[in-house]
Amino acid sequence: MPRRLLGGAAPIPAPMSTADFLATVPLFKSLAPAEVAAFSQIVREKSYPKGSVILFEDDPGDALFVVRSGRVKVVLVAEDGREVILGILGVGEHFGELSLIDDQPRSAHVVAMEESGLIVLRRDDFRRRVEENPAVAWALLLELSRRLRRADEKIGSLVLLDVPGRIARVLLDTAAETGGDDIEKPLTHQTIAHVIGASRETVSRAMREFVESGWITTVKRKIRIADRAALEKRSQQRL
Amino acid sequence: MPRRLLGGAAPIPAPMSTADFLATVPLFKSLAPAEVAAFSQIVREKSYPKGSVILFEDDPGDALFVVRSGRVKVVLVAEDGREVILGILGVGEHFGELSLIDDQPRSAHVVAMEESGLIVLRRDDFRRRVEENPAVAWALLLELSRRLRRADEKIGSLVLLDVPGRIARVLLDTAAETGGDDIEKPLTHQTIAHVIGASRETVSRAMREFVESGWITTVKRKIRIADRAALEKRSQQRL
DNA sequence: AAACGCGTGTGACCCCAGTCACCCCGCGCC
DNA sequence: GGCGCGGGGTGACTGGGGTCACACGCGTTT
Repeated sequence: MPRRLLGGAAPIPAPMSTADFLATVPLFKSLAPAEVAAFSQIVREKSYPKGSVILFEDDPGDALFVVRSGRVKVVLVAEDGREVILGILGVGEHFGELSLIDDQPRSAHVVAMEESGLIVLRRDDFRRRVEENPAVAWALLLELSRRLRRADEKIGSLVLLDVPGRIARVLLDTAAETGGDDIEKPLTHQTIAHVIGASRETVSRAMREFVESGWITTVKRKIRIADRAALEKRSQQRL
Repeated sequence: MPRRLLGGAAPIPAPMSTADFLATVPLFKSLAPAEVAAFSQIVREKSYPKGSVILFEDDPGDALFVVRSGRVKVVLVAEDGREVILGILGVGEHFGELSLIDDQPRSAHVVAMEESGLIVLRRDDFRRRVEENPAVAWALLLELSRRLRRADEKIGSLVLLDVPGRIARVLLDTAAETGGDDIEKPLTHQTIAHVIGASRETVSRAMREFVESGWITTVKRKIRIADRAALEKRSQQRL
């Protein structure tokens, strides 16, 4: 019997063809099935072990990546090693499109947080796709808009919120992505710290407070939101 | 003889028709002259006095704005009045496109920093324009990409840089926009503070240091970069 | 079991930068 | 003239949160 990697009640999704998978990602879901099929012939698939760097800042970028399995983080790294996590991308999300659009070098590193499978789409194919199919361009515009809003919110919370407030916000956002009150994937204090621009210790202390106040519960590294209203209030304290 | 509003050596641009002006903004410069002309018939023009709010966060957005004269700031405001400036937009730049793309409410306030003239483009016209002309969609993608990169950089500097480092960076960026070593438009300490998420006093102290070190000079509220290399070094101290 | 690695808990210390309180200056206006 | 107002300068105090140093629990590897 195969080992359950993640444990818990999450159903293991049935294996899916590349074409079927691509049809589910927002960027391509407006395409006709035939187009997606043709498309899936062109792409390559690659697997990256946990911790491996998928792309480096300043690299010239000539590919777009779609996460097929696993999870990756987009990070900025300072000379002294400190890092900021700009985003965490899960299954169905994509990265690397900026370089394909504006021909500028990559603006950050992308690192696999777990063993991850990626679908790789080269620049020429991508551009052709966009030119021939305005719906793809529109989907891209939607996605970039979403990210820009998120980025601006993040700037706001960095400036206007204290560390506990920023944590509350990240917890709510992360739970919102998965729909319920649970945060499915493990989220370590260190990771949260990198996301909100704080130290691991400070996150630790704040999280203990949250647990003691009954706002969240943690079982085996899984965080569950227990008092959404309280967290929401905390995350607006100064915003 | 007309009063020189800005003083200094800047030549006053000759008055320009709306169509000619639109043809110079990146968003539309790929359009054929006839298209631009047709376009300029549809738009409205509005003037906003200094300090007036052009649009409010959470408003449903149904228009795109192009700055024809003056300068506006995009701001997030906390309940207690503290504010963060997400961006400052000058002549030829535009805002409000996000809501037109994703139908979400506006994500920030926009306030006129000076008496400003804006060209207003309503949603339907804009959408039609984008659908009929892929070049406009592509120009939009380019613009959003640029902003996303900027936003990510800003997040990085908020987390990784101290206040003087962030100031150095803003000064360099602002000067870069205008090409030379000068920052044309007046930039008050308070404004810089809002841009980098710091207090006016701290900015004041840091700027004095910069002047004393010979890195910048200030004459009558105009800042000039004197030692670009030093500022660059300072702005990377921790990035 | 011992030896790791990794994630976490917690105390001690300290510094950057926010806040408060005042100051000055130059400018436009009643 | 006097006054308000926006911009800037500076000192004193304070505190949030970073850094350092250790300790603990738990699962995996040898």
